Amino acid sequence: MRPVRIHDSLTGDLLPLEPREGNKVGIYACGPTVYGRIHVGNARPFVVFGILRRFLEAAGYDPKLVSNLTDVNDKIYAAANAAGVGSSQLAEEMGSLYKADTDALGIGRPDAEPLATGHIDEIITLIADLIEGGHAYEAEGDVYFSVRSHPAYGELSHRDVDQMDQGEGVEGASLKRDSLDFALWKATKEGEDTSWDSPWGPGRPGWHIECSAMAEAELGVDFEIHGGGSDLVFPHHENEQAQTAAARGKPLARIWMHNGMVRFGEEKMAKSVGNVLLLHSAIEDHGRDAVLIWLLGGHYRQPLSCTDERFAEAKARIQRIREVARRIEPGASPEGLAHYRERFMDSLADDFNTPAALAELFGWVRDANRDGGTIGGDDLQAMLEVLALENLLEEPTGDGPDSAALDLLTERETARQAKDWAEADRIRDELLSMGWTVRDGDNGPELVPAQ
RNA sequence: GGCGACGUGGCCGAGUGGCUGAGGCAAAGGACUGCAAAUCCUUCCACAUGGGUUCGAUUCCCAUCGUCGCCUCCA
Repeated sequence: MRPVRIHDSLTGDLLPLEPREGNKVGIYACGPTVYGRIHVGNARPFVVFGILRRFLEAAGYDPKLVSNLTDVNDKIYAAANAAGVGSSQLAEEMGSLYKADTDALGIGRPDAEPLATGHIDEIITLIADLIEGGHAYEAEGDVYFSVRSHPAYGELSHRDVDQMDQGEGVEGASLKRDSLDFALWKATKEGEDTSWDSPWGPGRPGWHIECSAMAEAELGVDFEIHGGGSDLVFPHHENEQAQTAAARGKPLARIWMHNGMVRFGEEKMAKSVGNVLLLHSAIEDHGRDAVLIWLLGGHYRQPLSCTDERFAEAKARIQRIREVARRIEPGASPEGLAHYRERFMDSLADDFNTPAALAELFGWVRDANRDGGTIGGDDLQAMLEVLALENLLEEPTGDGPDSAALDLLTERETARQAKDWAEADRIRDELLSMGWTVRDGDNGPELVPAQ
């Protein structure tokens, strides 16, 4: 196993990845609430943790990536009511679209994708344990977590409980004993068409407790990496951490890993702001390769801008890899290039530095081009596989040149031999209008799809 | 207001207490080519501002300015 360090939001330090058992690494990455189609900002954690999983595998670990779907909460009720459909029906539809949209990224699926509604029993048990331990209380069918019963509260998001805004909303008398408390279980209210029986009456789980319960069910507690967007640090992850620590006496996870936000213009991309680029649109417009390399082109903790310029650049980078792929043959790569592959892995092992890893990959490409001729592709293949871009080495899909194009190419060669440059160039233009660029190499002319 | 992050060459984006300066995109020049394309080489050589620590700071500390995130649902 290659030593790996990852930045931990709780301590603020780079922490070594230390599996509880053998080489097993449990990763829980918060997935979406399924009430609409996801945008490229939502896709970032899917890609970050999906590629992290691939890297850990290549580094000798045995990762298990768990990414939940929140399929019951206020947003879903609101969206379903607005659309005039049942909330569970909407959640199911959007869950399917989420899977289709992320499938199109082509990086594989998480090892487990639990549904909140599939873990109601575990959630109820966890809440009951919290009540029994004095960390939660029931109030008219709701159950709340008692923040002040857990002194460590605030440790993850580095907030002082006593400095937290005490201003309570004015809408009605709260059932909370303390305004800091948050809901674990919510009694069924008007307009909610799904509910589950519980010791506290019919209702449904709060958002934060879902993740604590599902993570524990899939990975146990004190697992290796808990991830998600940086906007989840507070209150979502703070609450998860508090719930599990209070109920189990152990931290939920060893490393808290948070990705930065995707920005659209100068703002965070968010449905609530309305400045979103939907993932499926981005893939349709720019191709999954470009979307992927764009997402990997910045360090996961930094904000990432979403603009046409960035996608154009991403496409150019993809094209550069496609070009070198023409000269790749299966088999071992030259010894002299091995250090790029090694440093590629080192970069990822050092807080998952994908831009630095890409720099090594492109260093390999440059050197490979410099040598000329064909070159063994093992190194490049290995690096691209980690990034889920190994498809770039494959023959381009789609039809090759048809016989008309090949005939023109032959005609052009004849003209060239006769030094009839005007005719040769005319044919080249004609081929271009048919979608083919002519390249005259040492081994004769070649037709490649025009860009 | 509180907490946190960031400000690097035309653009994007890593990184490091000194031997100066990843990688990509773009541009210009050169090589190759009949001319191109692709590729290679070269050039354009930066670290927000002001202090401080240091033999030495872009890298550490403080302040200022600017930007962003969280503090409410949020990937």
